[in-house]
Amino acid sequence: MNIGEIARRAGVSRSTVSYALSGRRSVSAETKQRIQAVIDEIGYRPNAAARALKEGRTRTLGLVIPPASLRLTDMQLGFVASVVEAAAHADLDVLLSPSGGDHDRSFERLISGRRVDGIILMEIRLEDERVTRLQQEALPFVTIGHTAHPQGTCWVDVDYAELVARSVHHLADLGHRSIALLNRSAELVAAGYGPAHRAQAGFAEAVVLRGLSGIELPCADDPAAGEEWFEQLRERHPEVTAVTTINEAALPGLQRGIERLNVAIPRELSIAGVAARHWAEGFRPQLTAADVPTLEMGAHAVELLLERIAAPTSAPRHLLLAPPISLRDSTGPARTN
Amino acid sequence: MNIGEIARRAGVSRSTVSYALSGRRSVSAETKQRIQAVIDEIGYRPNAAARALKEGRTRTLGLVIPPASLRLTDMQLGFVASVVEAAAHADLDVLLSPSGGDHDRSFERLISGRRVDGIILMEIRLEDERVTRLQQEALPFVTIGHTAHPQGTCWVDVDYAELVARSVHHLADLGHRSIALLNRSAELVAAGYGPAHRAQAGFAEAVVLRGLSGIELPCADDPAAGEEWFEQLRERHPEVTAVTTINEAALPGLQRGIERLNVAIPRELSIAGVAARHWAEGFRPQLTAADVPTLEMGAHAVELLLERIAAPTSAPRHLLLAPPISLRDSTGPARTN
DNA sequence: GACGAGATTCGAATCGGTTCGACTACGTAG
DNA sequence: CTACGTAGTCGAACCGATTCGAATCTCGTC
Repeated sequence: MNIGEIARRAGVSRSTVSYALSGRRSVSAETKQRIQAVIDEIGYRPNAAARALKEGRTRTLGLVIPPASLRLTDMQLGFVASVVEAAAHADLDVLLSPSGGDHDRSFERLISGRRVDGIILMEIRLEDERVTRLQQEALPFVTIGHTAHPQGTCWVDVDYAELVARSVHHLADLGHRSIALLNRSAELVAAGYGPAHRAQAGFAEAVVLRGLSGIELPCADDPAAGEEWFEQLRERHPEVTAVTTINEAALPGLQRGIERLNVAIPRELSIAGVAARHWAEGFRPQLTAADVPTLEMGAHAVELLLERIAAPTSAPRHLLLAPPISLRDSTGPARTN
Repeated sequence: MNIGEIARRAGVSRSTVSYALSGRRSVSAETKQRIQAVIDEIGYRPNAAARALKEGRTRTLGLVIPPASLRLTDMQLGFVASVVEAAAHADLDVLLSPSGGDHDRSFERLISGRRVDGIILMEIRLEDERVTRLQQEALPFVTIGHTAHPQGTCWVDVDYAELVARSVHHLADLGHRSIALLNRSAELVAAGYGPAHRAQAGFAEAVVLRGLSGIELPCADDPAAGEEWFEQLRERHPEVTAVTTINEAALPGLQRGIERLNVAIPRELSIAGVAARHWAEGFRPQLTAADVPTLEMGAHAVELLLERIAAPTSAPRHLLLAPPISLRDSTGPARTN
């Protein structure tokens, strides 16, 4: 079942088999055919480890995901799926590594054991020591999300600041004067999670620019928290006529809260946000939102990584995506008290 | 950065370094310490490909997931996460392979390139050619779910037939005489998807046993379909006083339908089911359901696979899990018209 | 004082591929 | 007719680890 066996059965040397397969040197049509026949018969495929050892590359990408204990969000899942698919399309395999703790054996194995040709990092923090680690190891990598100082790194991200700002402008255009931001959890904000911070910043800036009154309230990433968040909002800030959200996981709870308190959307309250299309369309009424293109992002990340692997010293590229806001049914003119 | 370099700097031979690391032969304390110092200084870790080549094992498991294009359900995601975590715990890496379509280059690479020591297969069909393929390749594997003829294979599964039957009995005990089964999608049933078939079978048997009137209606795996399903149920089968479901993804839609038609749970209608705890507790009122232990299942699958790798010829074991039904707030006595 | 056991170390072979240099045969240009 | 380029093939070296056999040295024992 190894290349020597193929060579023996085809009556040629091992190198000839190798050349017949790779095409790096010419092999006579007759010989090539004989070799192919033997291969088809036995169902031979070159041993990946041996090839990796000699070639110095593994044809494998590493994907660093948040640890399983934390529930992955729908969006994160979308990334994983799209990265795996894009990699498969380029005939590459994907090695998963849960990480997020500090000194991950799995993460270390991946990089210093040379198990992968490059790495895609998810869930980047504003300050992230894994990025530093990868830079010193000189292993090509791309991050989904970016650090506070992303110069010199490759990354793909959603421009949360811009998207939240746009949704604020959209709401302001509709006459809303008092808007609430349903942000991600307080823990994430405290841990320096980029999207939460940038949403905050974009919100604050747009609110000031339009002379609005804006309040920002974090909310844990789950339905129950979303429901509670909404109750508190209605109780403490009855003047708010519009909500903008980046917290997908809280949406079902928000929905429940709305129904329980019998608030009419968008007549009494408008809602805009940033969410995967899947979530936006699942909301009732359908959510006016910037649709996060998770599938494309994974594909872009793989594309950037392949570039980087091919030319490790090239100028690092990045992509900051700001998909347009899809107008659906959850936003309308502000109620005129 | 290879073992030769370590040996040179420590002034010993390469084999001594290897023995110092593996402990398979004794090495003097002094030498061991010197070698360790060099290793710590350079941050050396053995090259995974070289080790795999020589040892004949890769310390990697393959996880075959449904293709990314199909959205993974929350439960499937739970498996992936738990498998990765359990593998990491055993110092193993996990290679992902999307499969299920026909053009599975990725799947073939995995098995005939000897990239993994064993494979975990998700989303098994009653007749599944991948199982056959793995058997002929003599590669250890464990399936999550089982085929129609699971003799001789290792698997972990949820006993849908039993769980659905139990929920029917529970509802019958509460006086319900007319029960509907909210099954998975018609496509899955047609494609020979085990859980859907077994739920059907368990339902039918229990209904007959208790002399009930039971109707089984498939439903696509998404919220919108769940909502529509509920409307049709109320319209066409107003006599139904209880629903049992195995379709997690339809739950949010079911919830919306219930609220829209203003049906009181459990006063007017009882609902029981099989669902991850996360979903059951997210339902309003909280769902009486058998909690599918996704995290444990992944761990069990890895455990079985490791056994199988260690002793490929041992008698294949399997686990059929039937977690107890957690009584929550969605079931109550049948309404007495 | 020789001998066997065990500790410690080294050199060489091996895993299964890829690739370089060399060799043969055959045309073709000069 | 000679020189040379090229297609086709082979043998050997190499990638970076593990592991076997053998060599050396140190003791304790008879």
